[in-house]
Amino acid sequence: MSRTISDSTVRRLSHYLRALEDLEAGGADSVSSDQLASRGGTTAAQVRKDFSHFGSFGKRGHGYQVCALASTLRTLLGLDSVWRVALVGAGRIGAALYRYPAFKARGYECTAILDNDPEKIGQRWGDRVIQSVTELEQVIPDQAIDLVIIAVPVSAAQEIAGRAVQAGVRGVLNFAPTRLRVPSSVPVTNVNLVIELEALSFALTREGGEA
Amino acid sequence: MSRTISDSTVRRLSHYLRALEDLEAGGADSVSSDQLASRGGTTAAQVRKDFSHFGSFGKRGHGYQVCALASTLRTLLGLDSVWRVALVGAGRIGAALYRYPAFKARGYECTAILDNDPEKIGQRWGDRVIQSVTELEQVIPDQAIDLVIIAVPVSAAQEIAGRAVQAGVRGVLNFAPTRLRVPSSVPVTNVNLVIELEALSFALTREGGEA
DNA sequence: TTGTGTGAATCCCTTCACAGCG
DNA sequence: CGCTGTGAAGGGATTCACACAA
Repeated sequence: MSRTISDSTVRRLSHYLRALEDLEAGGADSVSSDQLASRGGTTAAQVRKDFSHFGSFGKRGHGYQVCALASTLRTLLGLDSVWRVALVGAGRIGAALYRYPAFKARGYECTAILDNDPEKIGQRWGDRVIQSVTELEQVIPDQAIDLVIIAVPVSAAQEIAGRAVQAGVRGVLNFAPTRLRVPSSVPVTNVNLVIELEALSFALTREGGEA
Repeated sequence: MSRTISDSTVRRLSHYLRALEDLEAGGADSVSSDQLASRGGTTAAQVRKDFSHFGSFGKRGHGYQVCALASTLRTLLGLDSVWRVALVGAGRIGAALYRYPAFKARGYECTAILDNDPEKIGQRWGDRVIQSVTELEQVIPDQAIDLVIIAVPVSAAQEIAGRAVQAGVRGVLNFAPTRLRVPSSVPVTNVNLVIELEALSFALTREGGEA
């Protein structure tokens, strides 16, 4: 039970869970670290090491019980509980996220949508009404919001993050291409679409130059 | 001039570039590794080490010329050239990406949109018409597409990736939550929204359990 | 004096190799 | 046997510390 788990380990756990759910759907009963590795794009040793941080879940000579391991991973990843989410920013990215079916399936429930555009406030998305972002401080405690998704322009992102944390939010998923300053006790995950594309063009540029 | 540059280094270069562009807009002339570090969320030593992989761009005692360094980074990241992009999947995520202003600003030009939904084919997004995904093999060579953005469901993603690579695409930005199998010469960048959220709920679950 | 560029030291993650259990 | 769990080894990436140039 080590204290610190690296980010890459957590990401791999997510991959393993997805692979296990596929196997479950396919009716598989048990699975070896080798099989999980090939599905998850890693090595058998890595799979076993990843699990070893949390306990021992396999049977020597027989691998892992698909169903039990999936359940264990869901617990580790915090997918047993329902996470209450507020979406700030009802633009195109916000819209795409709000309807993303995988979110609800994994236990993330978006119970509030906020924006600062008077044209959008009052609009209806499904059965939910877009509220003014000025209500952030009421919404977060009232609805017991755990996570906030920031899908606003860079110029507004830091202010929203600060206010959300102040109001009691426990984690932030940030789509604005900027680094947010929040207390270290509040985890922030950044999704920066520009950086992902730049990583690609960097790779292509180099490969061309070195070939 | 080392051969292999790590992914994290590339990501940091993107951050530095963004910081430099801010400084440029603010009229700053030169900048120290210290200043860049605090804006980029890293350390001064890291900044200097990152640059040292590519050459030496600073003046001892005076830091870096903002404008010249920004230009150098743009070249390194391949932002001098225009990258031609095809978007496959005209759902909500595709729509959000297509209108994402930062893409065009960075030299990524989306010249084709493809989908398999008969209702969508023929629709107009701005001045562009959605084409059938069956035309993928014509579009990629005809329009000299460099990159393809995959924004389709998991069930279709691998097939699209394979066909796109076969047709001559050089890089893939994948939004489907699955690991694509492509030749190792074709760089793939994955954006997996579910994993990002799961990383958050993992962090929150642990912190609660250990506090 | 200031702040870069860089070998050396350190830390962390991955891989190896095998003991041990079913 | 087969395959897990894990200490030890190996490799990369970050950090340190300082010589050196402006």
